[in-house]
Amino acid sequence: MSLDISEITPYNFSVVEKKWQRFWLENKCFKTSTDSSKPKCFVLEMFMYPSGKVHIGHVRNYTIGDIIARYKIANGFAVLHPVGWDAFGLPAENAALKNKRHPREWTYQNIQTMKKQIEALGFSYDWDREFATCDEEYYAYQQKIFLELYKKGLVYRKKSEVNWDPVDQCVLANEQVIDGRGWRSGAVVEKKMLSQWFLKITDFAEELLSEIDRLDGWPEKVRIMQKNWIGKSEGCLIKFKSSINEDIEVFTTRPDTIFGATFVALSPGHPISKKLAEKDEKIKAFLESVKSGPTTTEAIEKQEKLGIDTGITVDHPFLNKKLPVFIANFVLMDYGTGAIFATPAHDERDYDFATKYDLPIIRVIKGNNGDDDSLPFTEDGILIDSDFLNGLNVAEAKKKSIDKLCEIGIGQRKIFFKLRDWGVSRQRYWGCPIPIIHCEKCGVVPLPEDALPVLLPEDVSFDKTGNPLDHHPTWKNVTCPTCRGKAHRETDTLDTFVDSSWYFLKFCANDPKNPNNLLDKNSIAQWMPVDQYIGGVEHAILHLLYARFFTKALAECGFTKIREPFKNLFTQGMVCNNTYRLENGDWVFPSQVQKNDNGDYTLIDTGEKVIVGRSEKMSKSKKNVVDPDAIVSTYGTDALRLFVVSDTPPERDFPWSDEGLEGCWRFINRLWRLFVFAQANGVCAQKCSSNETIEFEKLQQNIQKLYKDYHTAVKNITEALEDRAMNKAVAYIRELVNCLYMNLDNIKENLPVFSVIIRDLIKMIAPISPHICEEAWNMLGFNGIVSENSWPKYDERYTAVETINLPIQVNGKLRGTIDVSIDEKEEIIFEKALALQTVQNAIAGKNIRKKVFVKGKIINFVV
RNA sequence: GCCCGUGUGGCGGAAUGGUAGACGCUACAGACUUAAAAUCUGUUGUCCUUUCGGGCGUGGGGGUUCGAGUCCCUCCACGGGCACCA
Repeated sequence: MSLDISEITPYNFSVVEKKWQRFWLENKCFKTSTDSSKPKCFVLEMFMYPSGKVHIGHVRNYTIGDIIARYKIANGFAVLHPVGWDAFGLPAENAALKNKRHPREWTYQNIQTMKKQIEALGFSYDWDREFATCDEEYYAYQQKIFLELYKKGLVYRKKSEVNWDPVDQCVLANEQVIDGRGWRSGAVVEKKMLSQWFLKITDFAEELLSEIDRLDGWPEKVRIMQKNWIGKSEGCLIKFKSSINEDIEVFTTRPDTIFGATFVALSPGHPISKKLAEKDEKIKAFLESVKSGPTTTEAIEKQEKLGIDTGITVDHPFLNKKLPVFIANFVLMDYGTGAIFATPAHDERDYDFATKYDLPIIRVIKGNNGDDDSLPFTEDGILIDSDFLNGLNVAEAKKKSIDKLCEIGIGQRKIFFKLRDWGVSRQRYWGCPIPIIHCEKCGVVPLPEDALPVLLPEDVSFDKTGNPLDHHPTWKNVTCPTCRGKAHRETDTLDTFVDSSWYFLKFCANDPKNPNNLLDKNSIAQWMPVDQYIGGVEHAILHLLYARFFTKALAECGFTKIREPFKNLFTQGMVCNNTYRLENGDWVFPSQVQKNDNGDYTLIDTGEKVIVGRSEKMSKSKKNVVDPDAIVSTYGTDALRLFVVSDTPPERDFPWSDEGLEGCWRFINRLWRLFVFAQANGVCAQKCSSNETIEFEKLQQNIQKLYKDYHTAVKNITEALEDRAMNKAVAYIRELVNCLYMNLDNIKENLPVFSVIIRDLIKMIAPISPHICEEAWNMLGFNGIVSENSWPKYDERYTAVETINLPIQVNGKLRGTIDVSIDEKEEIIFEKALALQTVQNAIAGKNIRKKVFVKGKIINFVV
């Protein structure tokens, strides 16, 4: 051997990676292909918030996307793979406050920093399409869209109780309130009445729900979450005649249980409740006591059911009987009508309440399977003691009862959704200004197109709390575009979820620098929908639902024709790491901890005892983060990219391990040694004119096997990547590399075979670890760059199995194997199988009752 | 409480109803080296056995099947989502 493989100098990743990153960038290798003969593929990772630094979760997310994009390019697709920044939002203002820096400056500087980091990871982005949502062109266009939505009646303003974050001085969407606390500040959220802008997402509730069934490229989990969030319930409204001169209307999905109704309950917020409170001190006191009730989810859950009898009664619609009316804390005002009728026998909440206040419980449904007499009974069954409903099942009874209620004029079929309209007003500076004027005379006036855009003022102060736009000295003072009278601007800005609801459409623009045509119909028709969207499951509801809605709303306004933005969705798991803390509870960095021989963990510096926590999502506060920059400079991007998709399926949480990363670094070097060794022994482009020239029959047996293993590897790797199972693809790549190492002694006599295999090996690793592949491709004299090359094909002649190591079982237990040709006759196989000593031992003295033979799979003797 | 997901060696994980543990990490051994590192090559579920072999093994229990990690029933544990939505 001319070169000892162990003598090859380590791979110089830092030089190689920089070289090819520069090459790709300078030659615009990943500029979006406009070749219309190719099928299109839009690969999109959820864009980044420019918080300041790229973290390892980003690396995994974008690596998965990049592998898909590069794989699709190799498979002949015209790939759109853009990158951008979700750049508006609160942290920029917080930073402004803290560091006395302008949000714009802070944001763009972060983008610059993070862009450098992203570039160092070697992703195949079309940088020409990069933009940030805080770019003037982008939010200016968003204002145009807002006004179109306004014209269409999809925007309205109403006074509403909002979630007020007293720390951030900001309105929060329902979804931004977690356990009664602001999602960012963690402060207990208060209620406040404010005039707010809303988008009519509820107009699309039915479509948003029904289309979910067709999103079969989405994880089932996300689809269910969205369905639950939209929360459709079908039922009916029923008007009860009451002892006061006002009917009480309730909503129910269980009209079938009407004969079991024993009381009616109003929400504390119900108008009748409020009216009663004016005259009745006890009721007033009750409402007060309920109001100051707990706000956290946990507390609500455990909250006792409380109520007060109003003295009012209502008439049962079918029975000559009066039902008492209560005010009850468990009845929500903002769902249905804020009033219910209660059937304690068949509803848990009603049951709890009835038991507590000693109200009658009347069973009207008998269980299907016999004598289950426990209450409350909420399953399907047969109606009893219910007049015209007797003998029906629940579904039939629902229908018939509604028919009857409608017939006698007190009922009405009705569908309610949990989904609420989307409040988009934010009392904040760093967001898209809402293009509306408030005129003393004309009221709300949308800005005419020629008055757009409304740009954010530069000179703002963040000294005071609240909205800087509101206390800017001049910005909001304008004349009314209609009457020229005194007016002021809307000072609210849009929720940043609006920005992220159409950015994927802007990415489509084939003329990305044209500020007038951000939503280019032709480009959108060409690229949408997104073929593969990749992001965290934390956006399963909010972002994805808003983006779906927005897409539909834009279609209604004639901007586009598509109604669903994301054909396939992939949600990657979080990157987790071990956590360590001291006995006083302080978190410590994993790098500060050492494991001692006795199995204890201690602080390296002080020897202090350390408690090992469980593996949790990496976060700064728990100090279990790793720094991508440090890893890239120690091991290189290729090793990091390989590691984040190795071992663990991408949809699952990824357990970080330094040893695993080092293993990937070793593998990168193992590859490098293979390439260098191969080149030194004559492997090169010229030796592999094409696969077909290889005369398989003339190869030595072990090289035939290698050649077949290679074809099988191509098949396996391709199928794994089609399934987005990068972990499996990596395993098969490693197997192929191991096969090559086994046969290195024969390299010189088999240069065409080795050249072909190594060429395709490079192609197949390239989507995952592109830099080393580009270098090897170049080194071995192949044309062009591997990133623009085609994906290898396998030949079924060589993946077909001819001989097999057939397992032989006796009574389902493995007793041995025999090597036979796949087409060997059954009798001969049985003969050989029976000849095995282990089989003989197992069947000794017993009768063979049955012989099972599955071709190519198994032999089983039943004795 | 309801809905969804997951459970396989010391660890991450493979496995169209057909040889469980591919591939990797860890650990151990051999080769190379004055030595170490690196590298290359092995071994590495567990128990019994000197070997040959064999017993037990995919959260627990049951079932279907010639054959179950895989299908069915049931229970348990962990993770996630929703949560008084009538």
